[in-house]
Amino acid sequence: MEDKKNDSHRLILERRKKLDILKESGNNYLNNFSGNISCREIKKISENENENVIGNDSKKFIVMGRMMSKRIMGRSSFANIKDESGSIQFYIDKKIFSEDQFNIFKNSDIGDIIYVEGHIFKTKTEELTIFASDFNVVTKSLRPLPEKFHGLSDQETKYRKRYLDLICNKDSWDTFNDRFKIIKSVRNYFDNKGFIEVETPMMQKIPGGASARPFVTHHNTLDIDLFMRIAPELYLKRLIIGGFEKIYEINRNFRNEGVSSKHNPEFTMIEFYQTYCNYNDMMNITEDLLRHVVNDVKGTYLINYQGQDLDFGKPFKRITLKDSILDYEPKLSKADIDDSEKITSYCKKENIDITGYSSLGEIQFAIFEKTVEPNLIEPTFITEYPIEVSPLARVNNENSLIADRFEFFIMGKEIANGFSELNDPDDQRKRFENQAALKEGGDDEAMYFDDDYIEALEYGMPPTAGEGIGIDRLVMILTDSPSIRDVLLFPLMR
RNA sequence: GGGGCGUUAGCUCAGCAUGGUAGAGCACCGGCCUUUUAAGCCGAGGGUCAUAGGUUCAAAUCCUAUACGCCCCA
Repeated sequence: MEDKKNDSHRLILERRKKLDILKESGNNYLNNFSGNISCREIKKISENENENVIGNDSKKFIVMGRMMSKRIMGRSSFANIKDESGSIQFYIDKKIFSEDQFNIFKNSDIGDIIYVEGHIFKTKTEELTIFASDFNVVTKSLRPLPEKFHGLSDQETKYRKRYLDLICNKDSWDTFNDRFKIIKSVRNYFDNKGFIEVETPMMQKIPGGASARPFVTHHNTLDIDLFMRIAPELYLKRLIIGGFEKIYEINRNFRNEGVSSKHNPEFTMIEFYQTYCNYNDMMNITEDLLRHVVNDVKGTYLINYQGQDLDFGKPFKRITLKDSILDYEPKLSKADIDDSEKITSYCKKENIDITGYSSLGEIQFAIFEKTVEPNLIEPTFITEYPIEVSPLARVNNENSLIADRFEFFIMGKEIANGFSELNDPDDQRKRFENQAALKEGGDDEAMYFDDDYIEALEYGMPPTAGEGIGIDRLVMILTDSPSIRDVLLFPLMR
């Protein structure tokens, strides 16, 4: 840390000297300038012939932004200014500047926040350029930016100093721009369908709604431990009991688990619930929603992710969990899958870890995760999940071993999970008891028993279906990002 | 948890197999330059080679450990 400061000392000192010069003339950290147009708007206006701005020195513009390049050639100088909308070149003619004015430009550095005033012209090479009649440095940049051509490419620095990544790398800028467009598009979709956006607690006394290890925190004056939520699910369903019929929440969840290119301890999910619906309706909504978002943000249904073409225009595949295993594992027959001896020995042979799993459903799910999940490339719904791995989902009417539930995959990544909600309080109580027993047995991802939630269910929850969609993973797919860290502005770093 | 790769100037990277006084481009500083755009030309400065040990007459380079990161596997 100390060394790093010394290394750049010389470059920083150089810039500090220039800041001192600005200060002497009263020009330090100015706050009385503002622009009257963006770089993009200048280009747009210039294309409109009726505006007659090119070469018209009576039409002056003021642009504020960061200086990104500088080319001094004796009397003539060119430089670029960048704002949120884009960048534009400006030209400075030493002869029309006073000596003081020109010195300010000469002493300016790439990275400085500047003010440029002037009219528009085109250079020999037809580049739209501001002919500067005035220039000032409003905020001195004391540290040199990464190199202009290669930019910032060190992954670690990109994640730790995202502001530099955003300044230097257009791709990163576009990715985050897309991220926020995607979230807005998702919101619009649900708002337009009459859903209400709600908020539920981030800090919970009993963490619920998912199988995961929570983070623990502490409230000082109450002197109680609280958990950061792993899911909002149980609170959202309390709201359904309270009378809301269509709700959604887009917010952060926190799971105390490993960090990888698919996992960050805090991540963003949307959960949505609609009464008098079942899991089939949720699949239809998912398909419609994703088609809407993809087209809204990308302007097409065809996406390429890491070299793989994905078509969101086609109907999404729907297949049961057992059938998917048969599809991808020729070594297992239909009869084998329901034969606990046969699949147990299969798991041993294939190195699938099933320690602690006692039920057929858990083992089937483990096989699915290992042999099928990575192969689900095109958007695919998997249905008919074992009841044992679905403690909050309604049991199927025809088959008490499976839940009215689905998960949704793209490129081998789990994107969404939805089901008809379990609204039978007695059944839910049994499921919680099973989970609590697993927890006793050492499964620290098993759910806590939530008595208060059972009580809420006892007042009667209308038949409801709900779903959660992992926003970060969806953004990864739509922005062609290989790592979740590429779609989180500030991913967790050690 | 296991394996592989990486860490050299502010940034992007060479140098390391075969040990012998630390390199380039950009940026920065000085000079020249009236339409440049990775501007150009001339000159100058800039380094605890991630950290700590070890081997050696001699280590950026070989060995060991640690830290941080990236990828793959569980």
